[in-house]
Amino acid sequence: MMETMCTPAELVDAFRANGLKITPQRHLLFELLHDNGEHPTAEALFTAASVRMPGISLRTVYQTLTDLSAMGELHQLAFDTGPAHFDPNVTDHHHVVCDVCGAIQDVYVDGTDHLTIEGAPDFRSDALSIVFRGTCASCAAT
Amino acid sequence: MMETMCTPAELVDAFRANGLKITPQRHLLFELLHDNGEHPTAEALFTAASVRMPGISLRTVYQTLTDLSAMGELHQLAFDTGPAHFDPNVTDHHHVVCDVCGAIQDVYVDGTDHLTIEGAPDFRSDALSIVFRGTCASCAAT
DNA sequence: CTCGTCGTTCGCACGAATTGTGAATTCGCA
DNA sequence: TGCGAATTCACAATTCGTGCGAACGACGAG
Repeated sequence: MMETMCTPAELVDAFRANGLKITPQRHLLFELLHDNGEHPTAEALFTAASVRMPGISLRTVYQTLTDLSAMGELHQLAFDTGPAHFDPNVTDHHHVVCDVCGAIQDVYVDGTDHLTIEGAPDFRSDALSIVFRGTCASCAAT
Repeated sequence: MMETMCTPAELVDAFRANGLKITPQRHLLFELLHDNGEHPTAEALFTAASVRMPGISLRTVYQTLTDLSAMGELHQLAFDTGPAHFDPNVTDHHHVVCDVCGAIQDVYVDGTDHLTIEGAPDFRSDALSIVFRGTCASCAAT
């Protein structure tokens, strides 16, 4: 299985490399994000973090998520209105979103190299994000 | 040139068909949206509407945009944090977003039929949205 | 190990974007 | 024209996120 999420140790190194310090709060968040495919919101991470570290501030969660985003170790996702979702998977991938239950899932998409754009001459595309909306397997089963 | 935006007259019919009334405020917004490729925010539409109808309420703009979205005559776009953008083009298309100037442009994409999804078995995809991020022609020219 | 220096935490207040509420108004059918 | 239901709009509330600053704590130098 491909390694997709940064390990806490790697994030520690990345923070140190940027002159940032390692605090227990940050380390806890690194652990909560590691191999986390749930695309949590800041609130969700705050709730999870509060279990193991009561008193941690929502402000600190936002701060750390912002720092991780700034150094490219985390992607911030805005599918619609509502809170942002955070994705520790920084490999080249895309998302499916279930319109019924709202679940977000990482997917790998083949064929993107053959997409052709009509209507924006001379636009230099650096990145591509694809979102599939529909119904997930478990919601379709009901 | 393909007709991509609903005409005010069509929107009037759509509203009537749904039991909604036609007010001067709504009619003005229909006109402002017709053939509008600027992907305006609610605030931008409010500003534009205020020129021709001083006193119109931002609340009414939101209300009308929500109604249009609900009946599928308008798409609501959330590219990142910040205000939602509204797209009166309801044909099957996608978007390019310039990271420099923030401009949003409609594009038509070929090859989407050949995309294959790995990682979400049995997900039934109803809709697809693709966003290309990069640099637009005019920003690249600087 | 101790110290001093920044970076960090976190409560609070603020800000932006959007929605709830309800009284006054107005559309549109009869 | 008149009635009833939909609409407008000001105001307040909500949601999500950020600015600020005092107290705290990580960590390299000595």
